[in-house]
Amino acid sequence: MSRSNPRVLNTLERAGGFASAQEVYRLMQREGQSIGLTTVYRALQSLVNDKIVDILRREDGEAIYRLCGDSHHHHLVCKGCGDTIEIEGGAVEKWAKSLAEEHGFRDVGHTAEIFGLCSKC
Amino acid sequence: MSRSNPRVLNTLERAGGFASAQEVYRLMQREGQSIGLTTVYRALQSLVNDKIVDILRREDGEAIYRLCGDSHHHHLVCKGCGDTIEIEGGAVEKWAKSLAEEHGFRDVGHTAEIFGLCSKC
DNA sequence: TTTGATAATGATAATCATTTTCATTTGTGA
DNA sequence: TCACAAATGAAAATGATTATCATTATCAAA
Repeated sequence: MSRSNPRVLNTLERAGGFASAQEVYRLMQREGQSIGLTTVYRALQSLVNDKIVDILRREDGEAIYRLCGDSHHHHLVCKGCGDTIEIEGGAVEKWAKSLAEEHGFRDVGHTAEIFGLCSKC
Repeated sequence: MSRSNPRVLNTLERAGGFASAQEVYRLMQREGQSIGLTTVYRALQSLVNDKIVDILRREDGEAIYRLCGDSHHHHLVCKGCGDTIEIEGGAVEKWAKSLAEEHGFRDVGHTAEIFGLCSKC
């Protein structure tokens, strides 16, 4: 029962591999594709199950879906102006991996974001 | 206009310094304290502004408030059974600090969570 | 003490993402 | 063609959060 609707996956790809369910839905609507919001949610959930996309959270709690295989990176976010800088997370990758192993976890992912005030704010 | 209601702060402390707004509210209700949900949200928001608490997100997107000054730690969460292990994040602290400095950020915080399947799941 | 301005409170309604329900449609094999 | 399971999507339900707005508490000045 793979509900990984290819049109949804395709839209997520074209959205830069990083979008919320609502955004994917609105984008497909705008393009004239006929699809229901429910199906978008189901397709994304299915893609998550199949480990084709990751799920993260925006600051306001909205879920955003990230295509796996996208170059994995983290964010440095300014609490003042909202500016976001993509950063590498080498140290974090190693940290997450070694700790997970240490506790016998498998199939491991992680999130890591840094926030503060940028020099302008 | 400090709305940092001391009863809310006190309740958050007694909840282990780590709870959602709804939980703080329910706890106060159960204890017979008379308070409105709105006030709980406002008080927590105010505490965030005053940098007395941090705000993070549960996996389901619900906001949880963490008392600053609590011994800072991270979580290793099992996606299967929800089990959570508190872990040290030395490597992450350094990573966050050095990257923030590098980009001229100040007043810096961070989140980092690891999730996977524990040995039982 | 009375008055008045201002801030705090909380019940209620509105918002918004997400999930559930359920009837309908589609695909597929017999 | 028929039957049946899977997929779809409209509409309603859910649940956290936020906005409204009338009421109440505070407190300084008259």
